[in-house]
Amino acid sequence: MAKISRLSGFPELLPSGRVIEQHILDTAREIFELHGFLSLETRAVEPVEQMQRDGEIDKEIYVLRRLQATADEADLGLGLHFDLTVPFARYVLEHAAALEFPLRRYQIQKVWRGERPQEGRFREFTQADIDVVGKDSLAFHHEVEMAVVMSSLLASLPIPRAVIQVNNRKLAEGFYLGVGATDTQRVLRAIDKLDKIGPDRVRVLLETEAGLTPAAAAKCLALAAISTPDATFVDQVRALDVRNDLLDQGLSELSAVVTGANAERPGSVVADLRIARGLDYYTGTVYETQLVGFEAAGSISSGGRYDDLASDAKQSYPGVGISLGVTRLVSILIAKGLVTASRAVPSAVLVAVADEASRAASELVARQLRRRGIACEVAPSADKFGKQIRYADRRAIPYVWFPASAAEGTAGDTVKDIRSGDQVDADAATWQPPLEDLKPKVFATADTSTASKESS
RNA sequence: GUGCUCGUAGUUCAACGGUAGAGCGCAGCCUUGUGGUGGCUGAUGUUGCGGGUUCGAAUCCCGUCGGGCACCCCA
Repeated sequence: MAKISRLSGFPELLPSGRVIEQHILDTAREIFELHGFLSLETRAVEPVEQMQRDGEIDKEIYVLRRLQATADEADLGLGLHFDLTVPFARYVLEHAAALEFPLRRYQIQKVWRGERPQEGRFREFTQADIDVVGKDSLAFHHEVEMAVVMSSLLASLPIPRAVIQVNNRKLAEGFYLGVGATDTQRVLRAIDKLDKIGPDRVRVLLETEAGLTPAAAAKCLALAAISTPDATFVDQVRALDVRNDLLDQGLSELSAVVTGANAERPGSVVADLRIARGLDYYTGTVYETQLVGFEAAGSISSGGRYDDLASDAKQSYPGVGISLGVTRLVSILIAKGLVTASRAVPSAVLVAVADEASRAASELVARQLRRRGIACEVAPSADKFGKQIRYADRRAIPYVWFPASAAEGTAGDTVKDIRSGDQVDADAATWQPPLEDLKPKVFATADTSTASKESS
């Protein structure tokens, strides 16, 4: 396990890890904006009752309280938000008059959940959400779009292949109703445990807690076993011989998402009828995402369609969204050694200092480089050049700049590529490093098949 | 919140109840103002914390705090 936290569940990255995280954040912003999503941020704090959409999640909310609160203000009724979707729904309702619909927004913020942390699960973590919210109605094609945008983002990152698994609440609920279930939420929660406890124990749950007949339970398990990379799941579901209008609607929606998304981004999406999602406000398409080869780490991106999350008496704002678990993804990449950063500092150049008397000359070089967008720093002390080179080497700064020195008798400046050892004459007004050296590069570690061995 | 497990140098880990050590890293020197490899030398610990048993505790016991894992739930 990578050592990334001292306070359990509140991760703090080392500089090399932060470079990786920042690359993901930058890429997310770029891809989201490329698809026309505007940026929003909501406050970190929400009224607790606003967030209580799901009974199970209540106990995970961190409550806000002043240290020296008096008795009458002891309970402010405020808590740190545990996701970005619910606060966004609140924001939409509050500012609806000033917003244009359909509203396409992305939101990258920290969220807090009071769970017991373990690998890939934190108490403080960053989510990168996109949502599209309509007024009164929201066109179905946005449910395809969410998968396409997220797939596009994941494909832009130096990470193992990711597959978005899609299911549909209407399909599942319609099917459950069709086999005689009365509490579809119970069935859903039982099915959600398939990965964890296996079909046999799920069958018991279905028959006892959800009250299904053995035949109905068997059909629900058969449904959950269906997974296809295309729309052929429809025939497999039909073969189970369950009739229900909601089911039919779900089938056509899910096949539209799978075929639509895969038409744009082949292989990005699979229909997986086992995907349930715990949150109960989803009403249509639901998404989960696994990193191929690292399925045990859990979903790195999830979301779904919701119709009633942002609604008041007069108006409803149905939406669909998907969220990238940035912190989880980064923790997997670091723990498994899947991604490497070329350097942890922004500097492309270290400007050496011959002696303290000539520091100004080195600062001038740095200014000239910075004026042209070349990140650089000046050596902290006028040590022997060997030490200054080592300073750069330790930080993987690729170039060391030696200003002309009267003491040395050198006529002009030189710059040394400390990886190759090549040292050439250079002019701070014109010298340019290769593009790939300008900024820290984040790239997939070459041999990812052996990387998993370094996981601990 | 429940259960299990682990806490020794910066780090990874040793040490039967009997003097706290090694690798890596770090610092210095060989190296003459240009590093990396190599050689030599050196520094660093309230053994998480508090109590108990014992002639003697890193080691055994109790408590506590912290880490990890599983349950729960989820990005």
